[in-house]
Amino acid sequence: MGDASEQHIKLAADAVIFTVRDGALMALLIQMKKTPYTGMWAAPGGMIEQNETTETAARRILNMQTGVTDAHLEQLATFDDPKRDRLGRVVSVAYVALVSSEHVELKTTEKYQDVRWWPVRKLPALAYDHKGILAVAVSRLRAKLEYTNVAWSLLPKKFTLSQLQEVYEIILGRTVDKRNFRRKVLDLKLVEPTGKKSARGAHRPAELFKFKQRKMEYVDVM
Amino acid sequence: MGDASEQHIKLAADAVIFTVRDGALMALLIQMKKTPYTGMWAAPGGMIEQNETTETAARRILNMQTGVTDAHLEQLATFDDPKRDRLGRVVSVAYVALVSSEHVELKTTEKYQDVRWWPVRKLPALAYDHKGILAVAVSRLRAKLEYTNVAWSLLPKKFTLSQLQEVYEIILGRTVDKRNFRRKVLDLKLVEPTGKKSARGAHRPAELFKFKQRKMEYVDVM
DNA sequence: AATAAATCGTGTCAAGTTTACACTATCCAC
DNA sequence: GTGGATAGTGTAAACTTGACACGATTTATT
Repeated sequence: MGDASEQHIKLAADAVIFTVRDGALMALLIQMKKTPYTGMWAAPGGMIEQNETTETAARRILNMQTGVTDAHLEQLATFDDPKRDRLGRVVSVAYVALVSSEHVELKTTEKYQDVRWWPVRKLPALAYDHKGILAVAVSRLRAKLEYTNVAWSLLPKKFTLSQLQEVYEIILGRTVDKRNFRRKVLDLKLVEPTGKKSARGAHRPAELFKFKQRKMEYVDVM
Repeated sequence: MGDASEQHIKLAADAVIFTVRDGALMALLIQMKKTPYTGMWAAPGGMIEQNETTETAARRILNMQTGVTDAHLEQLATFDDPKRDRLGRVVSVAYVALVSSEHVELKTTEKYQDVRWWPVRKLPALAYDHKGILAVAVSRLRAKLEYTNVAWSLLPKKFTLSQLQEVYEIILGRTVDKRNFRRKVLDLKLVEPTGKKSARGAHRPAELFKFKQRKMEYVDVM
């Protein structure tokens, strides 16, 4: 691989940032200013800088939009249809980031008209091929929830088992039996009690748990 | 995504081509002529051509090396460490191809010193970051064998259940119970009998089966 | 102080799935 | 027709999954 006719390709990174909030799986989208996409929504992204990897660029974008620095971030896929950007050949390496909806402060910049969480079941019209990218990202997230422990990245450090169950129900799009769910999660030793209680609302307080591992592992959850 | 300081990035595709042969999982590697990698081995790859997608490039490379046109091919991941190629910034989108060892004719070209199947457990020294790419490819293949029907792509159209079992044993690196394996594969309705017999060697001939689907599906095989 | 409203936390049984395990059948070579 | 090689087949025990309901604890209301 070395010779090559001149290529006029630019390399970008896009970040599909997910959270769970208000009972729905949400993706962070920005509303664009630039023509020819003015007013359309898209996953945040940008060209990579000199000597920067796409992963570093994705982290930079994530941090710029949310202030989050330590989220779970993984490469999703690379999208390289020559016509995906009307302005020229831009190849995008897409990443998926999972953040806890607590502690996220959406940051609007000069660059965009608006920044918002959108429920993935009711997305607006998207620029580029981002509809496809989002679709791939959602199905990857669903799959990973079933066979890994990534759910920790969508929750605060301490959480109740009901909150964890809710994350699963929302993303998988089906209800889950409470007793079976708790048995599974506890038997797998994914989580451990912190000894503290939640105490929110006029009802019995729930025990707060934390994940033993805040690093992704392959585990047959569901 | 539109403005951007000048990037000097070239885009390449690499193909990790697997087959099962002589009782081992094998990867097709080429031996390089070009400095500074002369004599080293690598997965075949190349720069993408004008208006070509990386997937098309991967198919072109696969066909060039093996003559195969209809193999299972899927995107693996993108490798973009700025130092992965000593000669400049080359970002590579890696693909995994699975071929049946029958009907493959290795084609050596001017471009390379040699082309060979190498057992993945005894790889030679590899150029670039291809050691890492191969490692990711092998683990992806192992995972996919367990939860999809991709095994068809490693076998000829007609095969015996023992051959299918051998593919699983070789790739997963463990033995599998014959009766349980056959029950699983038949219950899942992955394969159906063709009515023909194999008749090779001094022993009872085996029934030949074919896959119902020669398209990847998610199925809990093992 | 009693009651209502809300969510937490817990066990069992049946059904289904997975694992372990061994012998007869069929073909070819001699 | 005997020996060597691989094909093909069933069952029982262990384990996992799925279905299912009610008392416990807290706060707000009266």
